[in-house]
Amino acid sequence: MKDATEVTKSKEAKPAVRDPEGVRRDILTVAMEEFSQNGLSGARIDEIAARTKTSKRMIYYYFGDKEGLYQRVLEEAYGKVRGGEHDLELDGLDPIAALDKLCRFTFDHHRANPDFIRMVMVENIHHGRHMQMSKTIRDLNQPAIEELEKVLRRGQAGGLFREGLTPLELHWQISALSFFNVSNSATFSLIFGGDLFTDEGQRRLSRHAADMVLRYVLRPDHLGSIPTGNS
Amino acid sequence: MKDATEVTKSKEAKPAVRDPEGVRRDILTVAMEEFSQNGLSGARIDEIAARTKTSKRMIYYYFGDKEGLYQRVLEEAYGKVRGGEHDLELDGLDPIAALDKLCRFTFDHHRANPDFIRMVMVENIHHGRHMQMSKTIRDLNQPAIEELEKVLRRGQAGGLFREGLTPLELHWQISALSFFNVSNSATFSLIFGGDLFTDEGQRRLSRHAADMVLRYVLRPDHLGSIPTGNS
DNA sequence: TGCGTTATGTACTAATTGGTTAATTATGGG
DNA sequence: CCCATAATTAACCAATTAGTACATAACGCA
Repeated sequence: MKDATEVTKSKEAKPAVRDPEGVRRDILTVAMEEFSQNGLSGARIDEIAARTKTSKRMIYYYFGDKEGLYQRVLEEAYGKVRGGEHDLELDGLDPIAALDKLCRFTFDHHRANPDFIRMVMVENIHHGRHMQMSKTIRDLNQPAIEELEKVLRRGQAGGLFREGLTPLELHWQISALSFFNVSNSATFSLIFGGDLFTDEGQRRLSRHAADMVLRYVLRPDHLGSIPTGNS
Repeated sequence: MKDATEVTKSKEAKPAVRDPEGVRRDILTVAMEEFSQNGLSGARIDEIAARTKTSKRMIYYYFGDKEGLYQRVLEEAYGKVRGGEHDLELDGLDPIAALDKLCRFTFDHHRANPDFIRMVMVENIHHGRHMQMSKTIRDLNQPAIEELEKVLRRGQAGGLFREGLTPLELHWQISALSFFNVSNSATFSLIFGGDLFTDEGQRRLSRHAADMVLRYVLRPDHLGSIPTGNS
């Protein structure tokens, strides 16, 4: 059972006896789990080291100190969930369908990446102190706004969407619904029961979140065009 | 400057030389700041003790251990923000105005209590592990749902609101918008700039959040009745 | 006024934990 | 084949930090 996960047999790329990049990735992967699970101060370097194929010394060799590792993990987290929006090819869809698709994608994508969500939660607890420098992260989120802006413009040009809407605020709203769903599921379900977090409940929430955004955006005379959600 | 905050002069209730309840409250207050600022594992008992008028020994005397203190602080946080909804006297308003008021209240209330928000964030990082027992917390949130349910029923009875809406889901949506606004302000403003978090930006968000909920709830033929928001 | 109980101050400890020192081995270029 | 450099190992350390032992002082009640 233990040998099943060994990479010994792979001779395709790495010599196995020394594999710096593999070690780096190994550390990052384990560290992401540890940090997202326990926070910055809750995470234990020894624990990370133990669950790695390598040793504690290597962590410091590659990442300097705990904060350095945390920062790289944070960047990694943002990087892992980037893009996606662009692959949706929203341009091919009518604005309503496009916005609907974008909302559902965002909702589901957040849901599929709880580790990322937790890293962002942790970082917010720290007032975003470790993000101030990394320009990388800033750049990664720009596409989301741009896609949204294009859809919005098209919808407004076609007389479907209301005027006076801004992409940033809309992104904020979509993010709020999608993020909260994951970030607060523990306390929310403890207080109100877990009905909203079953598969069926989540499907409903996803549909209704998109529904909410569309009803917010659409001109009243086009409310009839809202997708049913059973697609 | 230091004497200004002393309670020495008050002879109304407590003897000042020994004041168990005051000491308890002092500890809880400081601990709330420390925990909400640094999380459970990031918080330092010594730091809490130092910023208290009393000593570390007292913390253990009254709260047993770190987790015990954290748990009491968490309960305290929920208790401090409870109620409120009931004082809004929504029954006296028409359903649309009532829902609008409830949304804005929730939004502003969250915004006014960042320490509470942060405690909930921290607790979610810990998967709500420390909340499982305290029935108190569960009870505190029931009123919010009940108020919402009453408004919803009235709106539906009057043919203003759509059918098929549930109070719980609506509460989830309102909470999501209100909570995210505070919880993620650090990372969000670092990525997208602080425009949404100026006084003016927050007024707009509050208005638009309520707007969003109303547009979601209202039957299309009543969308004209949405409050302007300049009340 | 005496006395059990509650509250508090001082000093200490045991364990955890982030980080390091120094020696060793592989690697790849000349 | 040699050697500078990158990668890795193993043992070690100093500081932090949650938690305690013990003595003692105030309280309130009889």
